Amino acid sequence: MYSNELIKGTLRTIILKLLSENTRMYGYEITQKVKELTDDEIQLTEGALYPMLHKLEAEGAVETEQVSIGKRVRKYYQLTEVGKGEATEKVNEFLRFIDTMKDVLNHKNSFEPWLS
Amino acid sequence: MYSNELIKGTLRTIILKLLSENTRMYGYEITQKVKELTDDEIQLTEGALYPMLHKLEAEGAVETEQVSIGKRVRKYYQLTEVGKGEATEKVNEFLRFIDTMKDVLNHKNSFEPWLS
DNA sequence: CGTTAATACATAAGTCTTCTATGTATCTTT
DNA sequence: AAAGATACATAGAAGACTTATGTATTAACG
Repeated sequence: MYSNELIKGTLRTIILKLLSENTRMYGYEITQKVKELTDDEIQLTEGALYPMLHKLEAEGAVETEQVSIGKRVRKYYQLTEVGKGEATEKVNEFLRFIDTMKDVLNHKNSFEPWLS
Repeated sequence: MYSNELIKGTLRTIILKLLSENTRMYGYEITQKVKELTDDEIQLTEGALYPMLHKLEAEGAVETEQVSIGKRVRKYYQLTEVGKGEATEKVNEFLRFIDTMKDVLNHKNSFEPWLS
């Protein structure tokens, strides 16, 4: 697992990306898919996930559909057209961001032997 | 510029990395270096930077030295041995993290034509 | 058959990080 | 002379996430 602060700010991007690859997903399914894709290194907490899903719905990025599975109700989320646009945007922004960060983290600052 | 939430959680890593490449740096210099390295795409705010520098000092990751430049006092920061260790750790963790994120963001989920 | 683990949703309170705004002061450029 | 850059600092507010808690169903295990 990564330290928490690293994952911050990526939740929305992760959700939008997964929903853009699947016609519809429900909350718990998203947590499991992320666990699987990241080999248990990123585990979304429910306290973060559900509020974000509700927020995306309020913003009109996703639409929901409730499906009864036996006596349980499962809430499926799928992207709206707006959400699809945002998904592409967010993913591209993040990929650009990691390139920028690599410029910082891989950069060897000028070697200045005359200073030592 | 990137949306703010993306940059969150990277401040500590950025500072530690820059300090690991330079024997010493002062706050304002760090902001300028980051601007330069990222082609203005990441601009550290002072309200985040200075508290973080003070925190790193309190934790013993950096030591400070005040230098008078004319009538102005400039505060230089440099890594302690502890800080050097943390710098390496944090940078490696972040590089690993972006590989993990790529697994999520570049992943094509299984194509399931039988569902449509 | 009863308990534990997994599935599945949800929210409230608290924490931590960062942003915005503000303040002070010096130095440089126009 | 004024504006912009250099250089530090902190307080209050905002926002995202964590931890904790709650409810309920279903599956698995001993």
